[in-house]
Amino acid sequence: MRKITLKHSPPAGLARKLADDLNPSQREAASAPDGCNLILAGPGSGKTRVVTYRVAWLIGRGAPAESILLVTFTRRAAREMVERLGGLVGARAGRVWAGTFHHVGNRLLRRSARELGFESNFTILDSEDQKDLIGLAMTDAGLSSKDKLAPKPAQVQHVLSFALNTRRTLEDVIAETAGELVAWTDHVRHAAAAYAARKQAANCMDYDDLLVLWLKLLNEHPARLAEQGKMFQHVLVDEMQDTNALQIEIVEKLAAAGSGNLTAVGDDAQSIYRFRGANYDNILKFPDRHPGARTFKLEVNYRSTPQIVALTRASIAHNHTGFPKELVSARGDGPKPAVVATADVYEEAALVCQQILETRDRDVPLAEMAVLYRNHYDSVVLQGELLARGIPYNVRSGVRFFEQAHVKDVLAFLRVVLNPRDEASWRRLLLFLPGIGPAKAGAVHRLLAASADPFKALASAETMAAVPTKSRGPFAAFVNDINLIRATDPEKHPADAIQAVLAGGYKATIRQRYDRAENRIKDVEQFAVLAAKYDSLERLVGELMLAGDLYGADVEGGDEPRDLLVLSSVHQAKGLEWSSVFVVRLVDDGFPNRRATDEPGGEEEERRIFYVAVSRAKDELMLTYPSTVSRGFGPTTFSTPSRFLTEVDPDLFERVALEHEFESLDINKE
DNA sequence: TGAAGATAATTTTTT
DNA sequence: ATTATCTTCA
Repeated sequence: MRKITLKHSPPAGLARKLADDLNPSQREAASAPDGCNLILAGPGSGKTRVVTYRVAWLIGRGAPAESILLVTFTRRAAREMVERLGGLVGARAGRVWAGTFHHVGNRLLRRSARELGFESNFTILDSEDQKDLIGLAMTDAGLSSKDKLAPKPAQVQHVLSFALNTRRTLEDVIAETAGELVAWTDHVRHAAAAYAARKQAANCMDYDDLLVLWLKLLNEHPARLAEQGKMFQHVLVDEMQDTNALQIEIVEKLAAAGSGNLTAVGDDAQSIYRFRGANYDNILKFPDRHPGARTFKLEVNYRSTPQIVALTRASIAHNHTGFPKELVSARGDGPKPAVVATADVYEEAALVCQQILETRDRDVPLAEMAVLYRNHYDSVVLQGELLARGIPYNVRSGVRFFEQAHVKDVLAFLRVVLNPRDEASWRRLLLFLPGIGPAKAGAVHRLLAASADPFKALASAETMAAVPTKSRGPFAAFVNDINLIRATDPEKHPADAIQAVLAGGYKATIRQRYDRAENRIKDVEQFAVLAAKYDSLERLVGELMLAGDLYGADVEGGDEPRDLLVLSSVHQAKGLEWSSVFVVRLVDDGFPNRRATDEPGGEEEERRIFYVAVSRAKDELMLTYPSTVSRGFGPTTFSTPSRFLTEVDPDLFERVALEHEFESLDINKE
């Protein structure tokens, strides 16, 4: 038989970029041969660049883009890498499977939901929905919420999730992390079973399910394992230090079932998600688990000045675990990190604001500055001061966009339309109606769940009979609203569906139940604008539930991007960099966090968080702490400067003393 | 019995 | 500022 060979040429200019844009150790890592590879990348060492170029290199060698699985830690990181990849390989970049574990799990599970007892239109529960359903499941399992000694839903939620993510037994986890629950272990196990049953009945998955069920699919359905192994010829995992037992089992299983190509990238010193089950050993022991794995180290820091790098090195040297590294700055000298003590949190806020304004006067845009803190509430005083001074900012911690009550309400409307079995969402909506509380909402939902066509059941006389007389008018209006939303062809036009929600009774609900009602209505309108970019409601809702890095101001309206100061928890700042960084509230018990230092290994974890914080700065770094702190309603007490400041050589800092100057008050002027 | 309103208590980090 | 808990009312 005659043969014709189709020739494929690598993307234009790729070879040159691979040669020119990378330093020798980056190039070696990016072009590592097949098999298992570990890339240890210190902060600012061009990790994102190496990962993107490695993917480009694989494509350049002939791997189809869709055969590459690139698991990142946040959606933002995935977007950034795909965008940069686009510059190297063009449109092919979009075909790479890039996303978080949860995203990829979500996409894959949609195809195989049936095999796991779910429908493909399952909805995703956020942790608040999860907590509500666990509360109901606990009642199913005979754990009365009236019993004061009984565990609380939040606690049960935590142990269940932690056990799943660490692949340990419930007994183990309870014994180790929640001693007070030991006597309740059997009850908790029953509640877990009841919770699983409720999720299945409601056709809902929680965050953990997206991983647990993915792994279950691989373990119990050999055809799927073979299929996915073949599908993903190259598996790359970014931020390996923050993966947990469940996640690493998934990728190792995939790689083993396929071609065995697994590249792990990360920095053990930046492992900061232990509370979520992340296991530091996944990166530390990678070479042991994969004999023959090659290890690459990227130790040149292109981000920060030598003065900032010196501090990061000195700090992390107090940790006794981790790979030894020699981080070196490739940049010219800058100022030493400054340390300032203030009288209290208000003076700290004033200082930071004044410094920010002075830095802006030196032509540094606000968006090139960030204030980082350990705990979200450490930002509230500062926010007040920023507002008072008219400094625009974006907060990247605390309540996410889709977790705000009014956005969740709108999502509940959309989710109900998408998946009429979604119990959590029905309950949320029904509780808005006057005269309907938890009990009546449960009764109505039971009627819907029992019906083959929940929408028909909703409008039935039988359901109306379950509603108290005085609620019948509002209930009929609600049913009408739902029908109007359904009539917009919501699956294809999500924005229209949101407009339909606003056109119905929901606006009145906002005004009646929430403060700042008009702001919230604007938010919802903005949500509709965001939704207009989607041509599938299922995708919109799915992605939103997994958009952990989306905050209020990110959604804020469209003209041109505004120059905003960034306020962020250290955790949310991972992977980012700014010219000028302020780390505030550096007091013992705050940063390091008290609860963390009480646990074994907690101090080292907190020190890694500090390491992440200071290594975000490119040029200037200011570290501040208030000398007195008042805790909530408690008394004001003297605070101890963070051990992370006092344990390192003071020569690495510039100590700054605060002076006060009062502008003369001339009452004759003005 | 269940809903609604008033009062008191409490914050680690997040997919 | 939000959420659990207690009290009152239908």
